Amino acid sequence: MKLSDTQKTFVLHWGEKAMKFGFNRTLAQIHALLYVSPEALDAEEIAETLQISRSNVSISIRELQSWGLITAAPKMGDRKTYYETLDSTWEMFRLVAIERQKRELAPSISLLRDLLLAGNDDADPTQRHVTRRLESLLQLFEHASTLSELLKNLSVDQVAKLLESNFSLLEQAVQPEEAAPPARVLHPEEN
Amino acid sequence: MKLSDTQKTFVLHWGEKAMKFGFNRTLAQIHALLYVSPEALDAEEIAETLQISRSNVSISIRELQSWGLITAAPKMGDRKTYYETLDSTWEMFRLVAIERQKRELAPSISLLRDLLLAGNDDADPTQRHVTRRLESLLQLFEHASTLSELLKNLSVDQVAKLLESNFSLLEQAVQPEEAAPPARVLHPEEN
DNA sequence: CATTAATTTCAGATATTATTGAAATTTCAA
DNA sequence: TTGAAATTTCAATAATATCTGAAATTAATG
Repeated sequence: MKLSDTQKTFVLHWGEKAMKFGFNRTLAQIHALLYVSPEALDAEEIAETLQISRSNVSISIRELQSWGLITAAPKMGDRKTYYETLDSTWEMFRLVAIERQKRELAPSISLLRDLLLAGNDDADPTQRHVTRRLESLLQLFEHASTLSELLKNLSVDQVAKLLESNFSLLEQAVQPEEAAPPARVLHPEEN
Repeated sequence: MKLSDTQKTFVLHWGEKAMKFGFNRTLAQIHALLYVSPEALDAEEIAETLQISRSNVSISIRELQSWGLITAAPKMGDRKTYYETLDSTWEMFRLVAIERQKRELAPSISLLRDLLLAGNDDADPTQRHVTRRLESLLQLFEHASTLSELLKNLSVDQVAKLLESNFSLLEQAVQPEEAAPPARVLHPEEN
């Protein structure tokens, strides 16, 4: 596939950006390529376009699928598997957030709980300090986990609505003493 | 500094966890060490405790300071610089979020805007597709940026309030048709 | 079935990133 | 000032993560 300058720049940028957040560069480039491609692509074409090995594509595709970020899109009368991304950026964000909660946050919460259960020597002042700080961290993580849980049950439309309201509700929430503006009317629509 | 098992486990875990989010392992271990240390530590002691070189500590400390995650805590009659972390996990989170917006999100937004300005060839259907998708991504990023801007102006107490409300306001916001529960009373308390 | 296309696996090679040690620089007490 | 302590710099090295090619496996076709 011949990429336009815009496509090329975006694919490279997305690869670099994803790295900063702990993703593999090639993985992200594949995702970006599929995102800016009007058609679903097969593994061979991905490899050629990005100039990477076929095996790298195979591994990366599996990983992307494990995040739910790409899906196989079979074509009639074609043995090859074609892949495409989600269209909705909100859904993409939601998937990553939920998956990170499952893969990273939950294990940390579990570990912190274990550590706090094991170390309850009230006599040792250092231990008391450690306990206090780990409790504080656990609390933050549990809040994040709650947020993720909430996200899990939010439809794309609902997330969109929240985003489009520019979080004015949050602003209200933390500035309760100001004269309350009229309640924003939300238009829930099913998808 | 001799670490307890709890401290040791936490420091190692924090290092691994941070890596998954694009941070350097040692950087995070230093941060974790300071977080569970009852006293501010000097660079030499950090190096010994974590068994890493003095120069590595120096580099990592500078980076941690650039995020605002640790501060120098000078001691009277001592030439060495001692370092300590923030106590508030919320403040830590806020700093990281704001810094990431500045370092990662803003440049991406800028790039996407440039790409969208440059590529406005309505005749080319591929270009139209790319434009549509990049616009959608830009929108998401701009929302995230707005959220970060909001966060910038939120005090630790306000963030705490939001977190402690378990985001019930968000839940209300996206489910307006249910009978509204009585407004949650927030208890702002100093620590 | 046998054949070929498509995909996956994985040990070894490569590239990237992190770390070190030695030297340079800075800081500060005397 | 001076010099010793503390810190930083950076080129060389080590550790880590990523990628590849060849071989194995799986799936589809006639």
